[in-house]
Amino acid sequence: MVTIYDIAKKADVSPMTVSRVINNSGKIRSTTREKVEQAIKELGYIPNSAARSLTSNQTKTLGLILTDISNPFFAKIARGAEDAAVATGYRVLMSNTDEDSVKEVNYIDMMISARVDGVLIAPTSDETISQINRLRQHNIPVVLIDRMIEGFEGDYVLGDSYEGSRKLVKHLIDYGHHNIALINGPSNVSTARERQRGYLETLKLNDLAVHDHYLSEIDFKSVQAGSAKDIVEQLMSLEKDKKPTAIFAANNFIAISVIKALKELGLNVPEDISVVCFDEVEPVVYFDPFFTVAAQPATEIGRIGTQFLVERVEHQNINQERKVVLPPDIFIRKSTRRL
Amino acid sequence: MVTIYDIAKKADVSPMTVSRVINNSGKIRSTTREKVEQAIKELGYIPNSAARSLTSNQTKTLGLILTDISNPFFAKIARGAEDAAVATGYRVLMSNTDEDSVKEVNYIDMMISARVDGVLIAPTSDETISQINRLRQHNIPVVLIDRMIEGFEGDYVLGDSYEGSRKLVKHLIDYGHHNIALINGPSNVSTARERQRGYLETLKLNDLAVHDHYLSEIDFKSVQAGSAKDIVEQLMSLEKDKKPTAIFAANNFIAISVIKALKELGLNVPEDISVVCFDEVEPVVYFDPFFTVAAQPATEIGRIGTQFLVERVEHQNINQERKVVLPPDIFIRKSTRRL
DNA sequence: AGATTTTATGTTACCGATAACCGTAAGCGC
DNA sequence: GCGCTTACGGTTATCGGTAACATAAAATCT
Repeated sequence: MVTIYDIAKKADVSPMTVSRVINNSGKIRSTTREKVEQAIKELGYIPNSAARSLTSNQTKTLGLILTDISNPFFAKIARGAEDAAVATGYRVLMSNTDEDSVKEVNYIDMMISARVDGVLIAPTSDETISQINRLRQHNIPVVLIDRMIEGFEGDYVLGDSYEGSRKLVKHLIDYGHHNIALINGPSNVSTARERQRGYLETLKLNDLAVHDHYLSEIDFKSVQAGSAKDIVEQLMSLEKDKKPTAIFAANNFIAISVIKALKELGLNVPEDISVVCFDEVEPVVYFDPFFTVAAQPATEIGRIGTQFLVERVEHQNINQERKVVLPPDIFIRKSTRRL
Repeated sequence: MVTIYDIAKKADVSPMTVSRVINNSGKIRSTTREKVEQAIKELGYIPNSAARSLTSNQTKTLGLILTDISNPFFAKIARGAEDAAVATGYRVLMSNTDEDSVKEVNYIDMMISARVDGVLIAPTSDETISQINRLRQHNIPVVLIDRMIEGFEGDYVLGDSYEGSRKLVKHLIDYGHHNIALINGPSNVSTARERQRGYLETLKLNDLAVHDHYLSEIDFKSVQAGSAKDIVEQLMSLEKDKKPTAIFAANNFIAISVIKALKELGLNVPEDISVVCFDEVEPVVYFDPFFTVAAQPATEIGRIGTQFLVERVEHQNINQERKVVLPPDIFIRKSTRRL
């Protein structure tokens, strides 16, 4: 392993001089600098980050805690985050909690142990606040992405679930739908709460009744499991005038699960029932845009979140909290039809 | 920052004893162990990985170099890799080369600087061999995933591009197609070469002529760019008896780009032309399986690759090279039709 | 009981880089 | 010519762990 000592010996200077050349600090005669740079090139020296971290107390590494990178929405967030990180000289440690708070705790431990300089996290639920506090006890700045936490103080970057939800439901109402069922994510996740709030308020504003049998909750993840099946069956077995003519799925995975369940019941979208959801269904959207969706700017969420995080890392004393809520784009496509 | 010295003072032992308790090494009296564990718990101590790395010369971190995590195929590889990594006590540093060899070099530098214990890489091209050698000069084991490199010695885990290609083309021939165009990835990537080899051999075995105008190359990435447009237009402007009745797109992104281009020409799939490709188009496949594809076991590729890598890192089975080529599943769906 | 081994723990040095401090020679002012 | 500043670069100590060696007390053997 080549170290600054090897370089120092080869260039016939002290290790400190080598360090100064590498970091461009202090005054170095140009002839000395060249000698050192030559030696570095010849020996192919690359600094040892671990050693640097020990003295500098920073790792130039950011932790990225998501629920599942194989969900295209989070993959895009990850991509945006990684791009912004390298652009500012940081590395990214990734992780997948699967919406599981136990896994989340373990990853937080990992991040603390790795001494990451900051953490970008999409929390599994409001309970995550205690883990965030743990990070902060270790002086690790945290920026929330995609999901808010009640009472959290600090920066966050989210999509506007409330507004997106309002527009989606409004669109359905404009299309003549009065019986709209919401299949929501877990209510201990902020995006689910906001989507429900938007749903309820829009119904009220349009003088439509709110029925309990139109409200249900399932997990945000797992397309394959087909977990929406029971709910869909129950909805479709309601009496004729109660039967929903439209379903609002809280995210893309739930929507897919819903369509699958409908198909198994012999029902077609949008002929028999309309479906809307949050988040694009990539990459199909590029050639066959099917779903009427509220598309969130995932890459942006990752990018901006990382920028905020890096700013926090590099200037501990940022006083104002930055709360960015990005509006989703509503795309009206083929999964909804006029009644 | 809580260190072993703080724990040592609190528990009234030496730092070394604390270290031994943490690592479960050496003999410790149970009463001493309890004292130390108590102190660790009370102060919320978590070991500093950087300091550990300095002496142990290992970081418990793996580098994952992919072309683009927002491609679902690579996202799945990443997921499989990360799962296998945590299961064996490693962290994962992720990166996106965008098929760009310059970015790739930078990431290799980053991995060396971070002193990762091993690297899992989907190389951008055969040129990457020099970067792999650089990693090896630094004693960093490398496992290839998804793509092979001519002359590479070591472990790799790939999908069987040749076999998948043969089956895809055979399927088209069985459906009566004789004019099959291949829109391939860059020929300096092994998967592209293997897919072309499978294509050519299958044509020959079935006594079909090979035409140069059916062979073209574009980038594996970028759905949005619509980069296949020119090629598709050229293909569809061939004289009637030369015009292809089927297109073999080398991967899912190219296929999407192809379908988009066809649509813009007013052509429908599969009515006007059949299309097949490599890799699933997720997550649509779960509710509306459209593409006839050769689906590669992406998660498995990531998982097995990581397992091999960890074994190499921990110096087991250093002698034999493991070359795993996983067969793809052929799914015949709606993008192909009998002629 | 004294010698020898074992057990449990402490001491020292070091991993590779760098902050803080120190030293020397050249440059400058009067 | 003397004192002082500036430029350049070396020395030392330290970051938080741990390997290697040292040592004291307890256990075992002769």
